[in-house]
Amino acid sequence: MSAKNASPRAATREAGSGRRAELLAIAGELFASRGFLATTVREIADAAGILSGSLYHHFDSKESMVDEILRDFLDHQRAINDEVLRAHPDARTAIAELIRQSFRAMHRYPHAVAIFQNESKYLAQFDRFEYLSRAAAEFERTWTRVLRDGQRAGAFRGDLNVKLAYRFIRDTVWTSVHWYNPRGRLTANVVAEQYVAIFCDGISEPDRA
Amino acid sequence: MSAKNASPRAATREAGSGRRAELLAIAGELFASRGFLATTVREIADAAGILSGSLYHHFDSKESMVDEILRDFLDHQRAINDEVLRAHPDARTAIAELIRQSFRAMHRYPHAVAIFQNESKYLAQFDRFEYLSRAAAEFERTWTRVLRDGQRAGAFRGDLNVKLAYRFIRDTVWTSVHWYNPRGRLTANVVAEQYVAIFCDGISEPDRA
DNA sequence: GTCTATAGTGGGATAGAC
DNA sequence: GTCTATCCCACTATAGAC
Repeated sequence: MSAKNASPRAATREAGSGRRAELLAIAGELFASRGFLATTVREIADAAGILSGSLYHHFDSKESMVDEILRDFLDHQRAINDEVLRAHPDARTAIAELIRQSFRAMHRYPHAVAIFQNESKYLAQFDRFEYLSRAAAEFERTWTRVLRDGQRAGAFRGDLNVKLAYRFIRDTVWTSVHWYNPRGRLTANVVAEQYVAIFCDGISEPDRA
Repeated sequence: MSAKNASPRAATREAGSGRRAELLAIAGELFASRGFLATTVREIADAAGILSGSLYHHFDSKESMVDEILRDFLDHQRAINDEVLRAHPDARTAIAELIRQSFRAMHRYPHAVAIFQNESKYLAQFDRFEYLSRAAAEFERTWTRVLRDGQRAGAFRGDLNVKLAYRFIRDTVWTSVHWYNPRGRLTANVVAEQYVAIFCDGISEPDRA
């Protein structure tokens, strides 16, 4: 249990440095843009400037690559969510902050978020990816708890179907990874603020009634 | 050009009857639930109770199957959208009706809608599926036109970013195909009404300010 | 319209040299 | 840590009998 025995994987998680992390970044981009099944190990190797066989010095399999990419993202996001709940007892600001942090995640883990969206259903059929369903369920518990708290406190409409509202927000926020460009003119903060505004007050002109 | 020469495909489009349509329904369900690439022609044949070679008596290729499934849905939805615009000059009711009709589409073409969502990006790389991008662009024009009209007429907030609002609505509505169950307790109409309410007036308690 | 049989291709993964 | 060479398998698609 000395420092010497720290696995290469743990080291990668901390610093994101080294060849292993480079290869994961390359693989992640391909998995996200072309899909996990459509991406071949030969393509990953080509993009890295090596031959496909050499990849197996670093990873057991193609599945191991996507596994590590997803775990890194999910570990991070779980921690962030817990922190938001601790720091924001008020439901309305908590929801707004969860949305902002979701866009920050797309900024930091754009490929992992896309892979999580696109491939969870396929991957979840394998035992080693059971944790994907568990993570999704945990996210749902976090968001719906905040929505229900806000409803009790009178911040959100009493006639709201909480589960439906959760799906509504989740689908809108997380799906934007398909078009959201972290390097584009719309910053994560701008999009997040617009989305918070629509969620809370709708698209109608307030003077209307 | 006599009736005798009507292609089997044209006939299928009209009535949805015959062996060809049965096979397409089976393939569509598999493509939607497991993904296009993850579904093998052998699985389709198994589900149909025949051998994989026999499928090629009906279809050129796996791609031809998904092509026909998608075209049927897109042709239908295009016609519906045009009709909504003609029947509803008022922007607010037009948006509400577009949303309702989207849920009806998920009711009628659940598999085609899912395939369109999940596989467009992959399929669009092939020339024969160029029409998928064109259809997506046409949907965008339809929805943003209504949003802009509503903004000019004072129904929607002037500070709304129309393109962002469109993506917001599109992502929310069409992504719900992943969890929406046409035979479940939530009917298309109930979900559509809740969504229209959130879009227009938000989740906040109105008495608040 | 379906079956038998199989061609042809490209995929993930491995063993051992360097 | 990468390369050479290659195995083995599953897949799409085809040809021709029934």
